[in-house]
Amino acid sequence: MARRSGVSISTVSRVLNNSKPVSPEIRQKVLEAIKETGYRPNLLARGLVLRKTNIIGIIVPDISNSYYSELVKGTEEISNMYNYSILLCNTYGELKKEMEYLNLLLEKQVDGIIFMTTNLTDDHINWFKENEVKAVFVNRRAEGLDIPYVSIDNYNAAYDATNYLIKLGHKKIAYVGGPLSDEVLGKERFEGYKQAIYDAGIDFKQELVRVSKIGIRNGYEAMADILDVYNDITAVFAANDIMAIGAVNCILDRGYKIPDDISVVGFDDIPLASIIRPALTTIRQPIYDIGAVAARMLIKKLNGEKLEEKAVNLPYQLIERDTSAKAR
Amino acid sequence: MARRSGVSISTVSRVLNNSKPVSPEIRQKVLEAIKETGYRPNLLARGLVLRKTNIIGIIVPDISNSYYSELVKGTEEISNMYNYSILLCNTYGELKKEMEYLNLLLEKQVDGIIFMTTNLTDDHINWFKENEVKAVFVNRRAEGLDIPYVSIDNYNAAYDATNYLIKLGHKKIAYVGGPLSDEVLGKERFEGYKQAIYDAGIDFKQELVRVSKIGIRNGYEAMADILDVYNDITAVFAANDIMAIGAVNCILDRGYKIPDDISVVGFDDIPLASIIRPALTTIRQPIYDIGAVAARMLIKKLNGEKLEEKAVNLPYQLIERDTSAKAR
DNA sequence: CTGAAAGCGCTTACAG
DNA sequence: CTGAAAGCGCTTACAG
Repeated sequence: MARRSGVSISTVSRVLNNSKPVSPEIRQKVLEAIKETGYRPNLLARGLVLRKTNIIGIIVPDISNSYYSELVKGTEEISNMYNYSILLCNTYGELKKEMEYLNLLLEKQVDGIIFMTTNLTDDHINWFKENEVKAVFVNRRAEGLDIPYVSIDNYNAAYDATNYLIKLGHKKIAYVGGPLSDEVLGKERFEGYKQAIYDAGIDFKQELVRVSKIGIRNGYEAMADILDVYNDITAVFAANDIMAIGAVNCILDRGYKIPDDISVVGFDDIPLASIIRPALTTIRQPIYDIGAVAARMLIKKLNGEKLEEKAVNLPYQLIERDTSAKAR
Repeated sequence: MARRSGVSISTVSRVLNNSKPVSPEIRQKVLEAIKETGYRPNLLARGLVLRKTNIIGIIVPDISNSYYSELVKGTEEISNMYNYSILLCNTYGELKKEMEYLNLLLEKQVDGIIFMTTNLTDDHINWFKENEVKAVFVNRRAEGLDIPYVSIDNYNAAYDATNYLIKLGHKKIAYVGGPLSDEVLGKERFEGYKQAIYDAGIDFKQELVRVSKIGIRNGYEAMADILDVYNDITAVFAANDIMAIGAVNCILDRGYKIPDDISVVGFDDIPLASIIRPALTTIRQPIYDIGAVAARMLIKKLNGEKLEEKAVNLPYQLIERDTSAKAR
């Protein structure tokens, strides 16, 4: 390439990167030679000397889950916009894979990491303490770590969802959700529910609460368990749409009318939520934006820019559809 | 690292890669030093000398579409198993982005590319002719290119779906599908439908056919158009589930019973297909497997192994659910 | 403005 | 079995 145009490789590098002035004639010659030869710079070599790969590693529990794939889409688009590529790591939520990928990403010399896990453990925290990588967390706050995160405020969203039912006049409000061991999907949302109940002066009843692994079937059964004992509830807050759909099916199967007899509010606004009949009232997360903001924050860090905030909570929205109505 | 253990970097390299015998004592010393220092090999540098990055680039139209995310999951898992990482490129189906990404992947020195597009053009073909990359196509045959592809046999699947309806005694079978400009989702499936009709000795009627951009709404309207004129059809083959769902909604809205009055068979078996009521009879694609096989084929090529077949069609399956029944 | 040289962190003949 | 040296394809002081 360089010899082809009769100049040094230094000069070729300079016209390619515009890093230093090059005389117009020579620039011209180089450009022509590049065209003719179909020369492509080797970004690996460049990365080696610059210590910068322009690759961002992204670790997700399950790319086939629409939540994560939408989020990855957001990350990918913003990354691409800023000239970064995405190295995708799918972990199936397994700690072992997560740790392997974290190490691998470092060896691959990625510039930064966007990290998602359903279960943040000390292993993760310690790893990030030992390895100073630029990183951004999604949906998890990392205790004692100087790593920013982006999320929505799950506690307040759950509070608002519950409160919405209360304002509709409901008093017997069941809770169906994911395991409390899950900090975000389980605990935070449950706490929001509980607080709303307390604040409304309603008696909190543990019997109206069912938590289990997330799944349509589990939502169905959790709902069945509750209805077996309390057939006088008038509302359910299901802390994720998957279980909400299970709950809806159960309620319908038992012959209750939705929303006439029982109102249901979900959480997440997955695509299905607006398609099932009756369409689900639920909390919408700005999933794409979460991914996009995470990427933007990481890239700012990579550029050495100061982040104004260590944590970003994006706005959520209550989408009223057909599963909720005033209490009789 | 090397000096830490008092040996040469050559030796360190050799214990790390097991590329040459190293005396047990020295190996031991090196291993210890690695532990102590938390040394991590720089895979970029290794890639530069080996001319091998162990990265596979994957190009998809829309990662947030469950079809592609499921497929990427398959690719990712197999790749990871063989020690490859995935560089994810989302194109929104735009030719410009596709070409940019193809070039970028080459500059990033990926070992191979798994390529998906909804619209394979000469630009793509020419690019692959000019750049000899190891690649595998998904769902598209590349005319005049020595690039293997993996897919299902869309023509035969559509044939079988239509034939299934014929065997149920249906004679007036409408067709609703994607644009014929789409080789796979449009043309191949339509041809399969047509051939089945012919083979059964049924009169093919162009008026029973509606193609349009894929979308629930469009499926609904295509169905409405047909029912406006032919209210005596007893079955519909909708060549993708999205439009099938639209068609189902339309049929129901018009007061027909499914499957009593009209049977519907879809194509793809998207998650929704089994969730809507009545649950959709449809053709299931082994999406995860398509991704997995594509990765496996590419890796074989990367290893210099011969592929037995240039094209792999994975088995599809007709899933009978509640939208199809014998003709009255 | 341009080129020769050093160096990024590895691997691998080559010599011993 | 082990080390010094060359080289992968770049970038960037340094000298001119």
